[in-house]
Amino acid sequence: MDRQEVPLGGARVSIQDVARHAGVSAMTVSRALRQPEKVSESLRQRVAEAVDRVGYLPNGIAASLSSSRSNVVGLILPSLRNSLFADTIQGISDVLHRTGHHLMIADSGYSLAGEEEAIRAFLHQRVCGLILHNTWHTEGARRLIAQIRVPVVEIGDLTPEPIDATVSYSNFEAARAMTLLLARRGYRQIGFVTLPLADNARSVERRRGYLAGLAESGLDAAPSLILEMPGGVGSGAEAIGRLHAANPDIDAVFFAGDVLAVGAILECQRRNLAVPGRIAIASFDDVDLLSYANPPVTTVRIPRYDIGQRSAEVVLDRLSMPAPTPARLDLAFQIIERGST
Amino acid sequence: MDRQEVPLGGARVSIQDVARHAGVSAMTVSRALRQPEKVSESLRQRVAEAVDRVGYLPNGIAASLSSSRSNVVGLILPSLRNSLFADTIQGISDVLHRTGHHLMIADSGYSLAGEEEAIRAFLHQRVCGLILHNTWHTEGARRLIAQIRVPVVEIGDLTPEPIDATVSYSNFEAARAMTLLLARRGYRQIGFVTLPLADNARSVERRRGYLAGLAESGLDAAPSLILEMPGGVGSGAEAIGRLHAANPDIDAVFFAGDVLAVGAILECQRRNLAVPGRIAIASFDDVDLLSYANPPVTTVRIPRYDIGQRSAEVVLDRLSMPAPTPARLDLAFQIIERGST
DNA sequence: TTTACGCATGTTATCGGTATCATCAAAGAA
DNA sequence: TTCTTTGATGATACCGATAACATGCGTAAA
Repeated sequence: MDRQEVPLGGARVSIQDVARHAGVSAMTVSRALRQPEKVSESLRQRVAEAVDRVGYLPNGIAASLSSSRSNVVGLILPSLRNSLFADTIQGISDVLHRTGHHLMIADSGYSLAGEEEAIRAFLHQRVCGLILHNTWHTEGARRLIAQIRVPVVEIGDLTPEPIDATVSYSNFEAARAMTLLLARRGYRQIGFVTLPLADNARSVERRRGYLAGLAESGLDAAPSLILEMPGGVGSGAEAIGRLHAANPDIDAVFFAGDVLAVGAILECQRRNLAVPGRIAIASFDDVDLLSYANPPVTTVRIPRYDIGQRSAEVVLDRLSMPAPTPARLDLAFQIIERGST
Repeated sequence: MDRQEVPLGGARVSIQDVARHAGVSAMTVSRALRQPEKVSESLRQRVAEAVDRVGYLPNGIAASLSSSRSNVVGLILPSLRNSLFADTIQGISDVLHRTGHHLMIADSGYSLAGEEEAIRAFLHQRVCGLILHNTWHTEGARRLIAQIRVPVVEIGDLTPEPIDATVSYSNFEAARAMTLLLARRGYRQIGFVTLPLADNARSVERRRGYLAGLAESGLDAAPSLILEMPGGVGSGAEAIGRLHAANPDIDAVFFAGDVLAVGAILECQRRNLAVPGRIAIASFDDVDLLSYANPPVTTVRIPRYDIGQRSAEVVLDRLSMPAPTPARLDLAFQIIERGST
């Protein structure tokens, strides 16, 4: 759809107009606004008056072009719909706005190709930094990033070899720890429900962690214990049904994502399966709902807000002093034991 | 914190470089990329080759400045943390990216002053359109918007007099309809739990709708039946306790937002209050969780994704043909009756 | 054959700021 | 008093693209 767009509306007031009104040069206006200490008190005032008399709004686009400096950070998530990302977005936004930066958001639609497209679009807009949720990328995406030297922080998993930096937790360790916990508690048939694995390092790492935990505990990883499901409350409910049918003696299920576990708890209530008496339930991601469920659900708590904050900080830091060495910042997960196990 | 930022990294390749490599003028490169049909087949190819030989990424900032045209839309929400907005964001994003536009997001922190600040920041960045969740604004915000003539769509409530356009549903009518439904079902003491009212037109409209519904049903609006609570599952649980204590005969509660109702359901289970036998529960916002609760919860379904899509479309439409008349697009809500009433 | 017109391409100015260097006055040093 | 230094301000070029107009060529119309 080709749209004939109209030019940007108002803001017809340029720095020149302010300069004229204040009887100074444009350069002085620019200084008065950005480096007030370099301008005499009297001029600073004259400029300030002129600015709001004419209603001047600096043009950030022109400033960016002229200074080859942008103040927009791009964030790419698998999806915007998933509420899990909300905390992270807020963390990023809080840090960025504090320093006058802006946040652009795009989603990859859970596909690597989508991510590459989004990266290209952001680089086209000359973002000054990128925060990527993915840790897997297409060759093209890597090429693009290598070409434009801009800080990049990957936040979906504490990847061993980040492009530039990573701020996250280890999905592998988290899943492993939870599995070990279940095994230690005596559960012997521990089911595992994963979100889609395709193009998703996080899901794959969590499954790896689950398998490692089982192996270390001397337990069997029967294929029938593992289920791949889409996200959502409904999936959790369905998963319980399927796992139970395929493994009559199953005594625990570890839901590796989303609100699956909530659906599972509700389904167990419906089926009159005592939790944890008949079957234990554990979750990933501490949706606050989990602590209010009956029983409250044991889960991995992920420092989502912190990840947002710290990743934005890392971007800003790298803007001021480009670091040659990849950085890995491990914001540890935490296991919250509650009644469901 | 004053940071000494470094200039934008790579992209050292300008349109001039491409032009040189292709042996044409910069203008021809520009045309070949934006209006291929105006350039001869042979040159188009030469340019295309040069582009990827030198790894050219057009500079959108320069393009914007030069053409006085931006392709970034700004979205301001009360909070980014609230998962309710996720669907709307996705709707907006889907439409914008389809046409090569970008999305910038900021939050007002539930304050009108915060909104004004965010608006100013966006106008500074020369967004080509604004989508505001609020329908109340500071004087300053209105002045800013009036000055920069840019499409503005308000989406939080179907406000009677939008600044420019509104795409939403009527919070008043929705709350009224739900209240009437409860009254028709025979409930006589209908409690109402609202989110904070300060600076929040939506909350105020919903309460107004509730009161209107009660009045039309000939019911009493005892102050003890109305509770103002922060959002969150815990609040819903607490609200049940307090309403029940203050009104022993209360037979229904209408939760006007968020996941409050889920908390309420869980609390009723805990207290052994039969739903809806002893007390009916109704909600606003169709979190998918509500349909999986025991019992599933009656609620107002809001077309959140549609609101996102349509509002973005309205922005784009107004960019191509500035409409002088305010537009109101009513995307109707829907009442979903389930077991909880 | 001549005039005109259309199409493909190039030239120049411009968008609205900022970097850089030049300028100049006042203050301090010799 | 004269030279140097320092701080405040201005002039100019430039960031990287696009708008608007100019050019030159080929073909159709007169």
